[in-house]
Amino acid sequence: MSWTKDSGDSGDRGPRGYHHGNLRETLIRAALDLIAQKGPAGFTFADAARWAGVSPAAPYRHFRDRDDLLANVALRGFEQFEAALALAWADGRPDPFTALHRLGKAYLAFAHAEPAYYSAMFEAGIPPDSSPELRAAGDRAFAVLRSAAEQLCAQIPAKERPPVLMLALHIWSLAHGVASLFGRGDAARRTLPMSAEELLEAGVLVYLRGLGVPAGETGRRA
Amino acid sequence: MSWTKDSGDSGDRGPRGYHHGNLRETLIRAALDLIAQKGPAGFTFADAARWAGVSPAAPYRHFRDRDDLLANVALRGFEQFEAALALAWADGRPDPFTALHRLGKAYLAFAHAEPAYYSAMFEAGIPPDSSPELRAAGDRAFAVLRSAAEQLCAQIPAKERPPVLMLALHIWSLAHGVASLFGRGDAARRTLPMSAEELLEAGVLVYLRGLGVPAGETGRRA
DNA sequence: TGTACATCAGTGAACGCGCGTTCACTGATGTAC
DNA sequence: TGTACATCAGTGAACGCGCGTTCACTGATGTAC
Repeated sequence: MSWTKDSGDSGDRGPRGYHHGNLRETLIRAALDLIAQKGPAGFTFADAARWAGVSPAAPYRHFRDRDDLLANVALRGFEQFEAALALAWADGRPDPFTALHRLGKAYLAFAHAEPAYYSAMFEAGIPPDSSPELRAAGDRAFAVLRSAAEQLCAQIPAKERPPVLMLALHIWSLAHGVASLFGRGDAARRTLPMSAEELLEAGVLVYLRGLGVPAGETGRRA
Repeated sequence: MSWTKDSGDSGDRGPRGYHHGNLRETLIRAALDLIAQKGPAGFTFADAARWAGVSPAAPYRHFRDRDDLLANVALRGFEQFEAALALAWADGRPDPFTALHRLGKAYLAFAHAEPAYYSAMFEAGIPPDSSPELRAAGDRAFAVLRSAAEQLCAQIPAKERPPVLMLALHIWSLAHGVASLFGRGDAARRTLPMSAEELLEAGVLVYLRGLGVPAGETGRRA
């Protein structure tokens, strides 16, 4: 059967006969693929069905409508994003600065490698609290940044210590700004005389210095 | 004539008779209005015509297609953005710090007051160099940030002075990050325990301190 | 182990709708003389 | 100042198309006994 065909990565469409067996998954992949090709606006419910090799009515067994599908793509995106960030942060080992460095790179790598996820998460116009699950998944991803901010804060003498939340939001904003202006993997990327990674890395270093984070430890990455 | 009028948003459709007289303008306003309501994906060429009170064929006299119209909206957006930023920056008077403070507020104010422009400019998926005019307009807007960065750099002792471009890009990234995550005027905004202005302001201050900008002058805004 | 039945996850045909686009047209405006 | 003509900027009808959605249906799977 033809839906075995492949997008480069799966085998997860291995159905036999009448039942697809994994249509929900496949539709999410379809949406990703189509978003990557044409932007979040550029795919339709019918498109996704066609991509999955299934009748146009089939998706309704799994998603209420196009927005529901999109929201699920975003949800999935946040989960993967969280996993990638958590892996990179690794609880701040061996030290918070090395770990933060990895975290920043992981942030940009995700935006670059998965522009479809990234734009579903942040640019498709899905309100972050359109569903509790979506909101929760977004919060969990942010929690990784927040716990990084906590450990960083702990390096700063108590009396000069800034609010953790503020630090986390600044890092998120900077990373998001760099990612969405210069780091995306699609045509809307602006070009630069340096890499997005370098830009973000340098920005974070300056910012941390401004915060009074002991400079010594960060030296080795200069 | 009534269509001369601007953003208050209604009286500008006052054609008399057969010729509309200002259809190009009106279609751009229509697009803005519709984007504001339903996002950049949520409007159609026919919609815009209807909004303008004109037959569905009329827009073709002014724009090749929907994307052409969108690109013109973005172009217009960059022009207004540049004007707003330049006004706020005011050549760095009375001093670069005060002016930078105003610049940041103006950036966010624009994103908040004109989410439709902002998303056409940065999120609609129009490649920045889809036309030379668009690219040029974007560059002119960025030039304001860049000249702010220049004056800021001049405050720093020559031997520690960072590259101007880098400084400008950091400020842009941070501002864009804050604006698009927390500062937009529509439903996709994430809520915060502080204002977007405060967040950006604080971030820029920390960043400048990290750069070694003489701290004294910035004190009065703390 | 076999059979009956409920449920799940698809089909495929059909529909109404609005979109993008084209066409020949026409009313209004500007310009030459 | 008046008239003829060219050009501009709209009309409105028409078209083919693909989308979203619904419906009664049916093949496959799981479960009770």
